[in-house]
Amino acid sequence: MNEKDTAPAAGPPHFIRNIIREDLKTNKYGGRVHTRFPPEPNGYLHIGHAKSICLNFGLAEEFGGLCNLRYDDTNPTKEEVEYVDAIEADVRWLGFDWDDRKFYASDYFDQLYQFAVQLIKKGKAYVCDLSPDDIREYRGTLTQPGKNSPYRDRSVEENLDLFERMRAGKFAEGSRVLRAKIDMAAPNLNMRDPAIYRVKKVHHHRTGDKWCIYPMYDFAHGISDSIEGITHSICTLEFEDHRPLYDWFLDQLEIYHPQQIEFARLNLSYTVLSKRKLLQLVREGRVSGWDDPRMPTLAGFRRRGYTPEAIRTFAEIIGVAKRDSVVDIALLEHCLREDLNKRANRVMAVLRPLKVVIENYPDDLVEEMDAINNPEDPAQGKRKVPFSKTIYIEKDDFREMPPRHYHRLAPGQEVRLRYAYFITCTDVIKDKNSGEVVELRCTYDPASRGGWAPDGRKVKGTIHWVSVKHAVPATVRLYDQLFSKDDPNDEEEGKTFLDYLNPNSLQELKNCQLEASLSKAKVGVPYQFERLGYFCVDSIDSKPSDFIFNRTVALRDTWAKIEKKTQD
RNA sequence: UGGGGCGUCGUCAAGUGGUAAGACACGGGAUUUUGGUUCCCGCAUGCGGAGGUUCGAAUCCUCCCGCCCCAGCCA
Repeated sequence: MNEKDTAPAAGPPHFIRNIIREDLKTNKYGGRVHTRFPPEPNGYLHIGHAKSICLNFGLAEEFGGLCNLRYDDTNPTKEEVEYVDAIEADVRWLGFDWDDRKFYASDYFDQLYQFAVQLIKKGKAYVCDLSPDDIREYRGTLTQPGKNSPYRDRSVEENLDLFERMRAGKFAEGSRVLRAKIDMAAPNLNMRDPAIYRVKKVHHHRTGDKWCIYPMYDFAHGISDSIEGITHSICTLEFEDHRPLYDWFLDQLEIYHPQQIEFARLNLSYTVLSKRKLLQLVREGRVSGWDDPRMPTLAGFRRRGYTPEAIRTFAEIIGVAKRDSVVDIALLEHCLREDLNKRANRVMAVLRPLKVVIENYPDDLVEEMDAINNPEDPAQGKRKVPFSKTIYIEKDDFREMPPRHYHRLAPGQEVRLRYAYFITCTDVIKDKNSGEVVELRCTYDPASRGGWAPDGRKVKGTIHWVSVKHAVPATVRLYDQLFSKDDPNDEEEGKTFLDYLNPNSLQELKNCQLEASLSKAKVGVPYQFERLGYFCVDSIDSKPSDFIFNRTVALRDTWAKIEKKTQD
């Protein structure tokens, strides 16, 4: 028995793990496990890709195998280097490494060309002069068989000559394609003489102007897998119909044959995960860019403050199966909170400040209160938080007319200021014109320092605060779902997904006041603003003179839920 | 109406003939100087439906129903 057999299962069983275990048992690939993650560099990676990345790299890791990064760059009209760079940064950020195994389908253009020649020589491919419209016409329909192209029976010599001239740029785009000669009556449309090379007189981001013909996905992908010695070629469900073609090319060419396995792509509630739609959001300026914190892209999640660990946990927990499904975004948020709860240090910040003057507190006294950095991690120690006569509290932590079960501040009510004192509200000052509460007058109990009453009396609520003269001002961006409909892909009559954009997905609060220690806040470090949520410094817009924080995710708010329920 | 897939709790998802895991969500309770965290408890006599085989069926058979994908010289 070797190590692989005794190693504990890294995760719950799913059909692909089962297939690999079985293949290992029967020694199908000599004990190898070799996968690949094959993005097309035509957009940024999103959470759906993360599922695939975690699957492919994760499986390789789990079974002591390898996973290649391979760009499927066979269509230069859509692909750009910007995307190549972004993809690498994202995969690395997730914590995976391809070592020296970064490949491009374009690395294989010469070999691919030779394989096409081989197919022609075998009488299994031909150059077709039909126009795109005619090809569609000849293909038939779902229920009717297609008919053979009049060019289907050209001689091998003529095909070789024509294909060579295609490569040499002698023909216009759309005038000729190389097609596989399979079966125009096949019930699977993919087998009705699919195109394998087309003329595109465009510059390729890697091969420059060397080529003016480019291979199609179906031809390039399987051969690339074969060249790289891939064992399990994992892709999404829509390629299931392409598997016979994948197999056909490899069988005809008589080369090493990996197995293609399909799984259901990820769908997330309240979001869209199609490159086309995400690109549209970016191009039309509906969001600030691919890395807008509301985007489901890895770049967006990263900027928002998500951790790679949370995303990897999520990818594991959602499972892998073949049925279409929509995962509740709440599950992703759960994985996030679970991770952040362990690693984020606590800090106090007031988002919507309400000034409170503690009338019986000495005018110029400043006390340093002891605060615990992270109750989940004692190693993080303690810090000092300055306290003084005038502080800010959260507007929402005061109600002139407190509803039932409201534990916070109200006229005549006593609450605890976290790590500080018990205070009682004695007076409410309002704006003469608007009637809005602008300031509170309170008294404190000097005996309750640190938040403990020597007489043992209890106080219902504990609220956070920031000393006015020590406060660090900041802008805080609160995010909500980009779409207000649970399935924005379900476009009703006459509407598009854009009609479901949530107008309140971004709320910017300008006058926030942070605890003094936050003046040293760094990009990339998660903070929990106590009682509010997890926040991080915005990596793009924040400046020392103008602090900008993003709310990564709010804390669970049981009170909000109760209050909402009693209102309904 | 051709072909390929898929239907197990509100949402994901195990289960592969021996009598429905787990997670999220939801509801209840305990602890708590975050209405956070943590901890208990509850949550499918039922596996798309109807028949059948069997001592026994989510698992096998038959028929039916529903959903997704495919007619790019996209991937």
